[in-house]
Amino acid sequence: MLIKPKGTYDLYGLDAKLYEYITACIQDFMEDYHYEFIRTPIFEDRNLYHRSVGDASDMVVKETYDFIDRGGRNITLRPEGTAGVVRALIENKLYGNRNDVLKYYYLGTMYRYERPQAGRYRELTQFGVEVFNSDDVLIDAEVISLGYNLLKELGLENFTVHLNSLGDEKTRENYTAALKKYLKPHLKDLCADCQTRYEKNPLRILDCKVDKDQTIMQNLPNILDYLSAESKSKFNKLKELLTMLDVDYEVDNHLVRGLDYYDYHVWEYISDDDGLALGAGGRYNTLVEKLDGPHLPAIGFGLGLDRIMLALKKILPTSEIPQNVDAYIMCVNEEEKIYGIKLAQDLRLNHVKTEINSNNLSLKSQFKVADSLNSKFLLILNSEDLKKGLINVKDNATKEEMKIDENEIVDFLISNI
RNA sequence: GCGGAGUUGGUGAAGUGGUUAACACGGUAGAUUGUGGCUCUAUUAUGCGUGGGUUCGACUCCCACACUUCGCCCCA
Repeated sequence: MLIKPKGTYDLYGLDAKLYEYITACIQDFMEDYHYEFIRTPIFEDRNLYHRSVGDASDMVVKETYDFIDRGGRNITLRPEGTAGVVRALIENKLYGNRNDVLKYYYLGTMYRYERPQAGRYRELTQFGVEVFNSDDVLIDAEVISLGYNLLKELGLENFTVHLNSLGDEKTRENYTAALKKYLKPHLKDLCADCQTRYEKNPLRILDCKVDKDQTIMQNLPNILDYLSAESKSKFNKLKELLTMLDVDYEVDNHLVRGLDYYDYHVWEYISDDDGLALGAGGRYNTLVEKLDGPHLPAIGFGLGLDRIMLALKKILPTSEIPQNVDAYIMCVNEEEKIYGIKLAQDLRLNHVKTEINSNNLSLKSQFKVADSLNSKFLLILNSEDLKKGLINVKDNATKEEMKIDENEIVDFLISNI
């Protein structure tokens, strides 16, 4: 038997309904915030990710789906959304009017070659927001609260925004140096992973789960002490704004992000139940330049839709989402069926949600199907009545039966559903 | 890439080295000769993740692989 590739999933039934609900909700929500939808390719030139996400990140080094196409091009299936949007911004010169603050959102699948777990797939679905051309802290507050409010709007309650500031490049250099200096004498007490991180990516030692309870870790230098006066005042302003916007946040000076391009404010939406990140983001004021664009400050975040679905399923009532139609057309012989399929089309084109027997079922079975669909009306076709231009209609709530003229059936149903 | 647990019909699942793989839900047909939802009856896995091996005989024991799941790494 053929089976789906590891780490992928099929969406159907209740899960598909949930997905439809989430995407519809997102579209409405983003319209109110006046963000534009942007769609970029699912595969891009491999270099895009090496230059944006960074060669130090495992995501690029060993988790991408890479292939060489028939024309010899080095292609990578996108592992995240930001790089593609930035590339599109630069290539299409969307920044043409330098006064515009550009606000985009995307929704689509990403690909990472990693070990699947619950809510974590090789083909994952992400929603994300990117805003360009404003370094105003008001935008930071808008973007962070947007994600917060969207998660609330979707029905999630138990999550918190974890917030930190990484400052500019200089700040991080200074801080990294201080961190290494502090840790050097304690190196042998850290876990094996952290000893590697010490050389490769020292900042990531901050969110190590193994060593976090050690006293060395409690007394680490605080990155917030290394911020410039300007960064510090921006961070304070941001916190004030978030409080005013009723965003439930907490400062977490151990929060660092795995992707190279982040600077200044970074944050994660963390589920209180399992500590999993539902989404995360940050400012990236230098990425556009690094990818050969103009100097354009930017900020954005991504939400993991798979994890959101998982969290939503836990809190949503487990009862089945009821199927329902307005009318079910019952027919047995050939003449009734042919009449039925035309009637079904007329009703459907008039927005009457209609289903029809199309499977040689006995009349008894058709009643069962109509019940399982919670059909409001049963249209029980029979050849004798059809000859007189009449349709036998049964109101499935009152069980009342009536004969309606075929010329009036559409109007009758429209006014009674 | 590393470690733990699992994989039996459409679904939830029980089970034993030896002829017909329990039970329940769901499906189909009939009792009800074109008006159902209750009840009753019949029927519903030539197969127990895939491929090897041990054995007279394996769904049951052994090995490998695949997939699922939990954790690590990493990340949303």
